[in-house]
Amino acid sequence: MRYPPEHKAETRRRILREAARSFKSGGFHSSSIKQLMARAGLTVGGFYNHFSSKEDLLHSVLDEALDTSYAQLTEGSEDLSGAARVAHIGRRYLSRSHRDAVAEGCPLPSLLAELRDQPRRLRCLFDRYLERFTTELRTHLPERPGLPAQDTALAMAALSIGGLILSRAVAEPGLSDALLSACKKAVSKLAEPQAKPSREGDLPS
Amino acid sequence: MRYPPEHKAETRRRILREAARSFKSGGFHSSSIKQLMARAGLTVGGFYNHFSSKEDLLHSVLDEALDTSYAQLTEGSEDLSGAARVAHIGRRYLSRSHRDAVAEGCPLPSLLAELRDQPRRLRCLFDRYLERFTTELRTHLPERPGLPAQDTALAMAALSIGGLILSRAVAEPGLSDALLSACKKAVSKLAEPQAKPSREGDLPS
DNA sequence: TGTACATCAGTGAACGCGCGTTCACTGATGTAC
DNA sequence: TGTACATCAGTGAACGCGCGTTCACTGATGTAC
Repeated sequence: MRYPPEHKAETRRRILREAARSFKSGGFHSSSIKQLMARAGLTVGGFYNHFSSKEDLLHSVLDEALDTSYAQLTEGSEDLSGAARVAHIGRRYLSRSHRDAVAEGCPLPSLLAELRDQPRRLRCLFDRYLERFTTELRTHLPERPGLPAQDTALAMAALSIGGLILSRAVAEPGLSDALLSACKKAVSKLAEPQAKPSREGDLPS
Repeated sequence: MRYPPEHKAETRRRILREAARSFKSGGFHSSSIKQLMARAGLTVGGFYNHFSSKEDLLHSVLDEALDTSYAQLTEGSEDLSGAARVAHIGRRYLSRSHRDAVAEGCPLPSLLAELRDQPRRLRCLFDRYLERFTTELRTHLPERPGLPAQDTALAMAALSIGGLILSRAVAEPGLSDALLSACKKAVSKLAEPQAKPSREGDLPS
């Protein structure tokens, strides 16, 4: 069955899509190639026509999913800037729909802890993503004494990813919602223009 | 070999200790009972004298490790209160030594993502821990309009756990250190007494 | 004090199972003539 | 236009392996007499 030239590429895309869903849903180790190939309408053996190993698949999935997730994240905030833009991104990431759509959203909450034990090559992907994210975000964040915009951006990444992980792990729906809401407020607090402790005696600039 | 009555309890403690180390190092799914029993100086079969299943072990490990971690976390901050206490706890949690001592520290960065797929009984353990943590912490946090102390406490949990996960996943040591440092600053920022945006026109209370 | 016995923590082989990967094979298609 | 052939995406059985769990067994110890 020699298919037209674009056929293989389309199959690869289908495998990638199902792999991303599977990795996001159950993590890397708990996902099986056989199952994810079946979900893509294929059998195990064919997998190695497209990827050299399960790890190779993870690399491709991460590479693509981070791009996709980044695009989804910033979508609709093009016209905003400053604190409004940051708050918009935070609201999107820490939304209940993102929390509930485990298989569709950002791959990091599910994969980050497992990334720790992956080869350097894979972790570098995340480094680059994080640097891209903070570089973009910092231009919309205030420079504060003791808390530069770059640091605020890094902390916001930790706060958002951590918040999503926590909200998914918790058993009580009310606590889960409270976590999301609290993290969103904290994101806004960190993004708000120059503020100062009222007891320090500084004057507003 | 009928041992003295305290012998079994001591063996159980040894298994729990090695299980905690193993779960923290490699996560739940990637840890094997055979290996962790070997590290405790025992063989597989004996495991079921102490625990009814691997999941039962996870329950016991989490229950104990959360207590231990909480004690370690707050240790040394008894004499502090308010922002100083909160910052002290954050500095401890987000320290480089905690990041590097994967097998010894808080179990949450390694296990939280996997907790999502565990039975409710297990996730409730985390709920209770989180509630205990925030209840304790909120008494040392400022009440702010739009950001109650309880919300700040929840956000700080997300920020701290997320920050540790990120700092462990990243490939570049410099970026990892920058993450820890940024999150510590953000914790302090969130903990600092009543501050207000300078452009809102509010007066200090 | 000495001996027979019951207990039960711990052993290690065996169970069925699913994993990642390999490989000989299939057969629909594009190409060469 | 018709036919023989090469290609190669996809198949599915087989590989060795490690998993969680079970179970018949061992043997050091405390207890009963």
